[in-house]
Amino acid sequence: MKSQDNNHKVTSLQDIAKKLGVSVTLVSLVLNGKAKQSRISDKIAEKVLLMAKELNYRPNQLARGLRTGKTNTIAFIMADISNIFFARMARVVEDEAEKYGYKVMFGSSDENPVKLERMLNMFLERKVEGFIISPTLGSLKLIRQLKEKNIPFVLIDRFFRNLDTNYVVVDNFDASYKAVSHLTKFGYKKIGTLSIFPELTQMNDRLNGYKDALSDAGIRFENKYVGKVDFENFRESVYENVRKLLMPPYNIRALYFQTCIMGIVGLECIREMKFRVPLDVAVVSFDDPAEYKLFETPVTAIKQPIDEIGLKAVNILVDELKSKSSGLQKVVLPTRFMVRRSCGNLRYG
Amino acid sequence: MKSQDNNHKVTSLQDIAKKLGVSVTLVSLVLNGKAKQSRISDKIAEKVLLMAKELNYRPNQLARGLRTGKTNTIAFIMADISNIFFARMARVVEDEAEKYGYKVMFGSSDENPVKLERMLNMFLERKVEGFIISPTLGSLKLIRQLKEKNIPFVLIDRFFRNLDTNYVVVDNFDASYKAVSHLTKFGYKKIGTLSIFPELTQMNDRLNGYKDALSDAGIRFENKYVGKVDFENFRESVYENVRKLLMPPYNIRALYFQTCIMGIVGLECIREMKFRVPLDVAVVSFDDPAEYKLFETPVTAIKQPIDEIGLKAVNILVDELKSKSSGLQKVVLPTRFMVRRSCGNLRYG
DNA sequence: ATTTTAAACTAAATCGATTAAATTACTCTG
DNA sequence: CAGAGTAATTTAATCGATTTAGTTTAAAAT
Repeated sequence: MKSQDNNHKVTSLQDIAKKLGVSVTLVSLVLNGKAKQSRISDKIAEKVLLMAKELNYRPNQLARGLRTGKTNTIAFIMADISNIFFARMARVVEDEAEKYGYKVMFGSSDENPVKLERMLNMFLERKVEGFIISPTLGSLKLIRQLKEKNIPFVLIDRFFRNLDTNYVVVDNFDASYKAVSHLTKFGYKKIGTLSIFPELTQMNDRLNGYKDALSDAGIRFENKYVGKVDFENFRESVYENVRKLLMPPYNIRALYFQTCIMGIVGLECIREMKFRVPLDVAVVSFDDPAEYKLFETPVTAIKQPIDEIGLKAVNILVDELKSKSSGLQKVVLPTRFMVRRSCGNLRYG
Repeated sequence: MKSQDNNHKVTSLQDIAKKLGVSVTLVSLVLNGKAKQSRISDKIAEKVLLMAKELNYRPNQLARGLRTGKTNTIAFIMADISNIFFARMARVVEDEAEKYGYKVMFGSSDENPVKLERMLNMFLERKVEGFIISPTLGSLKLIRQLKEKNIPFVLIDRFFRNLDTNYVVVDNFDASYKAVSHLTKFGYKKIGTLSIFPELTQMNDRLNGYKDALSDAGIRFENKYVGKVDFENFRESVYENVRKLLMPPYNIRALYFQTCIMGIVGLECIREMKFRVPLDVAVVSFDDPAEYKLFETPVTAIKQPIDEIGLKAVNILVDELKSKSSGLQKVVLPTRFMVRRSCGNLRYG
């Protein structure tokens, strides 16, 4: 005998109503806790509750959402969920949103505005109520439209200077300035850096922090010391740039990685080149993944408050969804500079 | 003037129908590409398409799902999306599912069957069509129920020996056996290991692989050399176990970490204890995170085919959803043993 | 001229909830 | 005892799609 589709039909309000010989309305009211205010007799209310349990009733959220216009769902669109920074944040967002009764749907845009648009639309079709977004390059128009449609959203990690929105970011300029100043205080004069997507606000801020730190240390900025990494061809590009900076004619002996994904690959390259950290190259990096503590020479790094970013983003969004919001919220969180040993052991004033 | 709610009402089929003076049915048929088979005149069909584009029509997927019973959505419940293993797999699953037109919803169970049940129910209320699940300890009953309800699902990472289901796992026994044999071939007689959740099938297999490798090398298994890590108190527990094994009276000089999350913390502990790898301790580990390549002494490790697991899981699930499936599929994928330098440089037979 | 047939389109039911408004059956009040 | 008031419940509309079963009109066949 083959497996007939034991179609264990899912229980609906109707099923309960029929079994008890009452109306669907009554059942709905009871199960939504409105028995008292609708003056439904305790006897019947109890029966309904019992039957619902017995039949293992679970509301169909599609139907409910269609009727009420509320899905209790938000979407989190990030660059790439397999990136540890976002993965960690995804987890925080998931947990925090749950506290307020929201389910989160995730999506990866791959820094591609076309994908981002597809995702936005797909999520809108599914009636999510709000978004947390790390906007890609070239997505200004999309985000502006979202705003015009009055759809609640919070930007994270990046934002647009010329668009008034909620956002939660870190103080990239400040962090970058401190990191590079750390190197200048060690006496390094030639400081190279690896950059990627310099058009993104946060990456631009990081570059400016680098420039200002140099300038304040009386060092002339040299464009050729800025390695521009190609996202499409990531790994090779990092290798190429690190090699170029460390080898003649540049012979750079201090490197600032503007993201950890570049840093991790870059350090691999440094290792392969048989350069020692910090003896042959001093290194600082934006972001502070678990890796950095484990290196032979633990890496001095800028730690972003990932959890706080996630928490804050959810809080702002939920405020707006429950219309407790009092205008747009712009949050700039501080970073922590984790001094380890990758720049040497010198102590400075 | 304050922001009045410019309620940019979303376009529905009705809106299009009214504008054109035709029926909703007709609009629906055209937009679903059934114009030809429903003998709708080209002229009107074209008008509909145009108007839909003009009004930027997007189908309400709640309504569609309610009516058709299809949501084109699957759920992926893992232990923890901030764990790099699952984060990476989440990404693969997201991309692969999209190829078949499915959207994925993610959830973290924290190895907690109560949470897992809540999630299952929540996803079922939202009418996901199938699941990919890494089942927690104590979830046999839940999974059995899922099976009885004829809801399509694929287990990953772990499965139940006494429950017939789809699954995609790796050959844990074999991988473990090879890793430990690697150590015995280096001449180590006392080999410690860190274990966690030994009741989970895959962890049990790893333990058995360890035992058999010892036995085949003529080494007696000592239960006291198996450190049992406590999940609740993770970090401290790893430290405590590593210390116990490396210090007198055990003085163990070879360690096998049964997961990378233990390995990473364990190596941190080893570093703090000023033990050198592999001079003072040889190390092998299950899992192969990016970290391991970057260590001062790159770690010899068992690399799981994360992408393949994700791909295969999606394929099996989609097969079943499109009812192309021919019975349950049980897939055991091979691992790759990445020999690096954490056991020393000796070359053996 | 009448019946068939085909083409082009529509009415209405349905999915499973929520909710405003209505109904029924009492009990009270003056 | 008519009319008001209230408690307990139901009717029916609605959300936005899909889909079955028609309907209408005109052309083709008899």
